[in-house]
Amino acid sequence: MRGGGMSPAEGPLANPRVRFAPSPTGKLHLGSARTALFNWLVARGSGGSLVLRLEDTDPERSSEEFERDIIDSLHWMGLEWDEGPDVGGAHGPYRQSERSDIYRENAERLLAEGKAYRCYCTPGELEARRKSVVSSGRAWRYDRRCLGLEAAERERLESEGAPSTVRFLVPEGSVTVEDMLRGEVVVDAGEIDDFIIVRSDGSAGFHLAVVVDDITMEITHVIRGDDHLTNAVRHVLLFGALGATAPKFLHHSLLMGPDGAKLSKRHGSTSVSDYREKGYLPVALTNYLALLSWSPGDDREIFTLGELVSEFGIAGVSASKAIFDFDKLNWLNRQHMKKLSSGELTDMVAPFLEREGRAELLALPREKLELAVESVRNGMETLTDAVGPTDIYVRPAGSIDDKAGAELDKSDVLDEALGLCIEALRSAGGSDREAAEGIVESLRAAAKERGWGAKKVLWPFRLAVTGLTVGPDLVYLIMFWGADGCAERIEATRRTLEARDG
RNA sequence: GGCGCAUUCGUCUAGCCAGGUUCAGGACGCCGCCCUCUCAAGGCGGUAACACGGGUUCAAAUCCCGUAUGCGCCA
Repeated sequence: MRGGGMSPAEGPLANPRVRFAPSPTGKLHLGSARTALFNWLVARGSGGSLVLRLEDTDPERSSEEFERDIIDSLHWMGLEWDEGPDVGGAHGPYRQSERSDIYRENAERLLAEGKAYRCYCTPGELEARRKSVVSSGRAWRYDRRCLGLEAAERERLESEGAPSTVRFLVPEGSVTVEDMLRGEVVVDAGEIDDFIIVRSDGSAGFHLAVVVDDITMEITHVIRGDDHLTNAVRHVLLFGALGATAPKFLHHSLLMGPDGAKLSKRHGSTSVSDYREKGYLPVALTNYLALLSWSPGDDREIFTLGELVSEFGIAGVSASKAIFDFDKLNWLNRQHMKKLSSGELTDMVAPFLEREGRAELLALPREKLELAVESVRNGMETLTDAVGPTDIYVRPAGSIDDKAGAELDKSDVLDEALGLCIEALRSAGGSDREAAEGIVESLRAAAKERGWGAKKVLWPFRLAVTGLTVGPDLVYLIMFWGADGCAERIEATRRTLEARDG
């Protein structure tokens, strides 16, 4: 591990309760997915619990559609939780929109104990005062004008129905955030102004809601993005004011785009569901997300979700930023696809064939379909990559594309070469691997006998059987169509050529 | 602007906490070679980094201080 948090207290966590708290204001973002993964790994790796909490206090931007996407995406990744809006639990409700009473009670308690106060300053007044302070070259912090309000003045404002917010009275002294990654982060409370904990419409502010939720949900470890590190200072203050012990924190680094800026839409696809649709394996995505900012300490890089659970540890987490590298994700996806059997791969590819309207392929007998998919697998980076290349198997016999036609014309021994191919195919027959390999070998031998390179025969073979210049290994072509089928296709190509020439 | 966090190859990182075994290891990418019926895959090899400046020490990527840069939060 690098950085300032060189030696924070380590050791296994004892039955931690952690939470993942997304706002359903968009599809599950890769950065959020990484946070969810970290929380899940910590919970599953130490016998703890994971709580899913939806921070849906912004009705304008929150939607059920996004809530659905978040839950579906998490499930797709293989993550589940012990408590949440969909599964219930003893600490609910798990939607912030359903918890306003709890926030109100806590705000009133802080008010009653003098740890918070009502503020009647309007946004316009605040802005004017802020401007004048800033223009005089000083740092603006709320000036506590309403803290010293006379009782009579307050009553007048109340009776006039003046809208008010509730501000937290930040105490003097220094505040310490215990971060498992960065060590102790100490900040002078004087740097923090009396932040708003209840908005003028009566709804809870972000800080109050988070802290009240974390207390009532008995969260022991808060694992979230670095962007909340300075917010944690406010949270520690609030935990104290509410008579609770602050949880341990872990603020992991943020996910950046290739240009170093926070990963966003302009870098391309940023939601988990986008990657799902592009044909990435969930295990590759979780593996990659874990690898950004985490290392097992040795050279291993390929991990299944289960392996991550047993290997993951806070000690292996890095504190510095992580740039999302699409190339490496692609590579990892390839590595995980390699581990799949033909059957498993075919099962995963099938939905994409369906989505792209490849009915003819899907109508193939299962073993043919598997063979088709197997034959193109090493050219695949994602599941969708099976779609185009497998079309070769439903091309009508005798059709020749321009490039293939030009290549056939280049051969000075075309007729003889194709004759050899047909002869070898007809005499050998069969369609299993052994037969197919035998045919290819015999053609190599035949070429050699004539003092030719193998290419003189095998290249026309490919061109004539498929009508294309690129495609799977010849052995697969023979296995798919069978030796006789290939012979027929070559004959069909010959007829096409004759018709064309004349 | 104030405060906070971060800083090892282009990218992700190992090494740093317990300074010497490292003119810094792995992976992706890129380049080359091999293999080869095509495209790939695969094998082999190569490219490339301790942000900068001080200090401590016999010795610093590793400890301390400062600067710079990036990012974040508050406004």
